[in-house]
Amino acid sequence: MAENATGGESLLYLTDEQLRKGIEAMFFAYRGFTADPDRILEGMDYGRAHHRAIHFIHRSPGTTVGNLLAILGVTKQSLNRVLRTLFDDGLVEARVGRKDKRERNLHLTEKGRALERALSDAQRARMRAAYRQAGPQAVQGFRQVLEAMMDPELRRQYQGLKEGRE
Amino acid sequence: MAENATGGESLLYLTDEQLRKGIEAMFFAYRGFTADPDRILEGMDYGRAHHRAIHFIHRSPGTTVGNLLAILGVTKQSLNRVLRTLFDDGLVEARVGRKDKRERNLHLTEKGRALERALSDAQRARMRAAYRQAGPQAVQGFRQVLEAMMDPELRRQYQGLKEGRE
DNA sequence: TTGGAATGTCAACAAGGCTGACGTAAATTG
DNA sequence: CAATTTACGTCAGCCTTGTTGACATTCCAA
Repeated sequence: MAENATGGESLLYLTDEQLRKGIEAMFFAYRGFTADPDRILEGMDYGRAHHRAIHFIHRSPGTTVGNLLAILGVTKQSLNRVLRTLFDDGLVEARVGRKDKRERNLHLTEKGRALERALSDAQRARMRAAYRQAGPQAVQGFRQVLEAMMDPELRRQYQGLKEGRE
Repeated sequence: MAENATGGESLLYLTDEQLRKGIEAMFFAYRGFTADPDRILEGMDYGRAHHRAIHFIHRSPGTTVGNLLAILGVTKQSLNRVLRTLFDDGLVEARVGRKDKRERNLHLTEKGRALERALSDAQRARMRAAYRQAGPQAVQGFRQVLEAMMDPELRRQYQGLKEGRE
């Protein structure tokens, strides 16, 4: 692999070794990424699945079950089990769709918002520390690489949400 | 939050909104990150847990069970279930430790290496495409942010491995 | 009015985590 | 040398969160 001089810009960052480091970085970082919410959830009757549901309902209030299914990429049976406990515990409420009455528009209750806040405060705190430490340039690169790593359909989901409410 | 002029360098990248985007980027990107190996594994009797074991055994040939436990962060019962199937299927072999006979040194067999190659080729291909698309600057930032996001102990694991065999 | 869409639900199952308890061989230490 | 600790394996049982398949309800739309 003698590609050191491919025009001027080094391609050393594309070696298998560098890629392997990137892979392991993703692995270890994701553990950190989920660690704080996991700690909060443990003990309560909830898990990561509940966190995800709560996050995206908070993110797009009034979203439908079908929407959530598309974003989370699980079966409706699986999601339903989670949603049911959230209804029962009064964290989420479902209002019958105004336009299409088959749909349920999902909203967090005050209690749900409280938990959401606790979870996302913890997760953001870690993210903020990492961002601050790495600096704005690095953050931009971080986002670029992650975006390029997504499946095209997921990227659309992400970008659809991305400009949500700035 | 009127912090636009905090000395000159903008802190806009630390807003809750930007952090939320980073969080969702991690979520969606991780799905992409695991998608290709998952596809290969499905159908075989293996899952993501087997992939992780295979990856780190390949990464550090001769590593011990205890080492693997520390890196993967699971219980020995859980790891053992996975290792047992890998032994039985002849993908991994355990040699009694030369120095300390209580330890088992884990190695991939030829068959194990073949699967490892298939899995990591797929994962690296996606990583390579993302890296190439984002460029070396972005990759550097990507790695910086991920590293800052890890738990300190995990970061040590990562860095310990990082310079492994350059 | 009829087909398809959006949703809920029951049942059964699998992967992959977990805890607790126990066993065995080998190293270490008093 | 005896006692303890370490490294590992294993049995049993539990939980979360994913899956498939089947079926019911409600309601929109052609």
